[in-house]
Amino acid sequence: MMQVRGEAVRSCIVWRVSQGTRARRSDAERTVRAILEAAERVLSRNPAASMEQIAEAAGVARTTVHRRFASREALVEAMTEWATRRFAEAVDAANPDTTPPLVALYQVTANVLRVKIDWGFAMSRAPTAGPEVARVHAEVQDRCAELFRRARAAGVVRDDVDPEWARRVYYALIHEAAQSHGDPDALATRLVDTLLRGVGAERLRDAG
Amino acid sequence: MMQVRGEAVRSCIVWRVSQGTRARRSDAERTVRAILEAAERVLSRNPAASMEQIAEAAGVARTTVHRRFASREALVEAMTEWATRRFAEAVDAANPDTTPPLVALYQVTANVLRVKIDWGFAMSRAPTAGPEVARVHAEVQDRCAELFRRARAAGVVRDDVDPEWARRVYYALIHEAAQSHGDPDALATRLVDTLLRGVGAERLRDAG
DNA sequence: CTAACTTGCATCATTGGTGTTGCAAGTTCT
DNA sequence: AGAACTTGCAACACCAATGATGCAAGTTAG
Repeated sequence: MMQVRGEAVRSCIVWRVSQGTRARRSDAERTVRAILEAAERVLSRNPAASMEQIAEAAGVARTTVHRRFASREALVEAMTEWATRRFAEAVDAANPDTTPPLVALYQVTANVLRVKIDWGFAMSRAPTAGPEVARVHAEVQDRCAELFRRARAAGVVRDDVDPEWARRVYYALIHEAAQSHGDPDALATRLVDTLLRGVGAERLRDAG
Repeated sequence: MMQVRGEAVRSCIVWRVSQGTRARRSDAERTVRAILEAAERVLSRNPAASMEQIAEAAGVARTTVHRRFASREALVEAMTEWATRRFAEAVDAANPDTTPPLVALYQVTANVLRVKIDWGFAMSRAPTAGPEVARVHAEVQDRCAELFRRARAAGVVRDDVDPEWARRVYYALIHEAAQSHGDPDALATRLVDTLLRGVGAERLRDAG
């Protein structure tokens, strides 16, 4: 489940179409990475930024960006796929299906935060992205739903809470926490605490 | 506090520069409103939509849009100011400073949701907007902080919760709830419940 | 009714971003 | 070292969006 393909980003201009060709040189690989990271940095600040600005942030010429990515759309798609792969890895690494629900919740949260802090823009583009990205996100969403089911069964989550709403709140909190700069583990602790206990005092009925 | 100016949107092309001119005709006023509402509708779906698409959605010619708004930037600014005014009115109407904290929280939430459901895009542009918009949002944020302070004093919110984090969670939940289509009052009820109690069961220690 | 206002349409100018190409200079891999 | 690869640079074509203007036809308000 959740297979991770070993190749680089698919939306990047295709290489090694025939087996007889030499592999891509390592410096080119580094350039691709630099462009992807620069794109994330620049676009997260200004989604309408030009290829020129992205190239400048990556420390390469604009033409180089166009050599590696056929179009602006392809670049964004590549970013999204790259981030999605790291996202899937982050979820996998937490073993959310086999670990006790509460532990899994912490682990997944911390791991995902690590990715989302660095790839916030790319991940926000997921709903607009291609079928492969959509598939992975849908799969993660299913596992998330399953995790909440187990949490409910274990008495960690209340029975009267709509699972879909719980998931949306969880995603919203992750999105919010990812805006912070700080230790992902500490952020995850506070996040899960807020998700489960809220910010209110125990007895609310007497006030108000 | 929180004065609401009676004039139409400031970013709109200026009228009545000299006192001797006749007032803007009512049909023109309706056109401006139609454009603003169309812009919200179109841009919330696609932030990169063209003036052409906005004009089409508003049922007017593209040139008419340009007659009313000097530039695309001016149009977005006008939307933001318009939404910000409704936002401020929504907060004001809830009397968050004088009503008991818990009641105020419900009222503010429901009122703000009503505005945010219709003007989600425009409100999301607030951080990028001009000083007037920034001022209003800062003022609302202050009142929100004060509300949480009172809630804490009343024993509604726990003492160990960082007020700034509480506010951010509150905003995030409003943003999430505004994506829903449904009765704002029902949404507000669920939102406040989640904010204060979370989604977890009472006794968490034994599970996990 | 009439003057003033508003709009649609056709038209044009401008601009910023996108994408391409050829070539010289530099780098990597074998 | 030498072949293959990569990059920067300069130049070019292209296009979609923006913004402006004049005019005829329709609408509003007094």
